[in-house]
Amino acid sequence: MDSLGETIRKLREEKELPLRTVAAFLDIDQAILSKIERGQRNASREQVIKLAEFFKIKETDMLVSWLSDKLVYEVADEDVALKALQVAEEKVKYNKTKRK
Amino acid sequence: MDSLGETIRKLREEKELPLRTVAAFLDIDQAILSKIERGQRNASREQVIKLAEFFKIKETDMLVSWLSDKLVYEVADEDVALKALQVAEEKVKYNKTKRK
DNA sequence: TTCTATTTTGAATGATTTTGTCAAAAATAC
DNA sequence: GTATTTTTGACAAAATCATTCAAAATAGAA
Repeated sequence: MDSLGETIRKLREEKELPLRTVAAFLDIDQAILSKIERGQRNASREQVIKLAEFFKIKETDMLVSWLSDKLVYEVADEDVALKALQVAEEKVKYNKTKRK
Repeated sequence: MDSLGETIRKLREEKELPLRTVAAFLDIDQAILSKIERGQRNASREQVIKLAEFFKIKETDMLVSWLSDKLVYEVADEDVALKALQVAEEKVKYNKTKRK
């Protein structure tokens, strides 16, 4: 149940790379990457895609991890978090059938 | 599968009230309420709570409707929308058990 | 149709949030 | 100890979001 940040930190440490190297590939300051890894900042969609490329992870897997993190953040400290997620699922399913 | 906006519009029209009346209760411009009802703007948490009070709807029900709308908006036009919602659910459940 | 009330729209403004840069401090490795 | 890496926070720029306001559009009544 890792967040995107935890995932990429593990990947980076496995390869024993400094923040600098990955940050350079993403074309961002290493401070930002540090914050992303530790969940203090959100990665952008483009950054997620580049991270998938860099670490050779399936792009959709990365995107799911990233999007779900954002959703968790959005419902954090709401009592109705779970219920809202379930209703949102229903709505998305419903919209899919509705859309011609 | 109504959005919050559709719900409160129906409630308001049932009672045959103008935007003005409800907007006054919420202490906002009627233009904003019009946009909220039509999904062009997001209501704030406080506005949702006042709406529940005004229409005598259970507050948590209103909050679920509102939060789930926001979630749907967040994942809109992502292919991985459903998957992300499901993973987010897992994460929320997991965090619940983890938190002492 | 005209008159009136209501609703919607969009431009302008302000506030808030996000995003990134930078340098110094802290931590870690050597 | 020094060197390297990581973290932190202050700051600025950019983007996003909320709100106000007035005019335009719509709907309903007479």
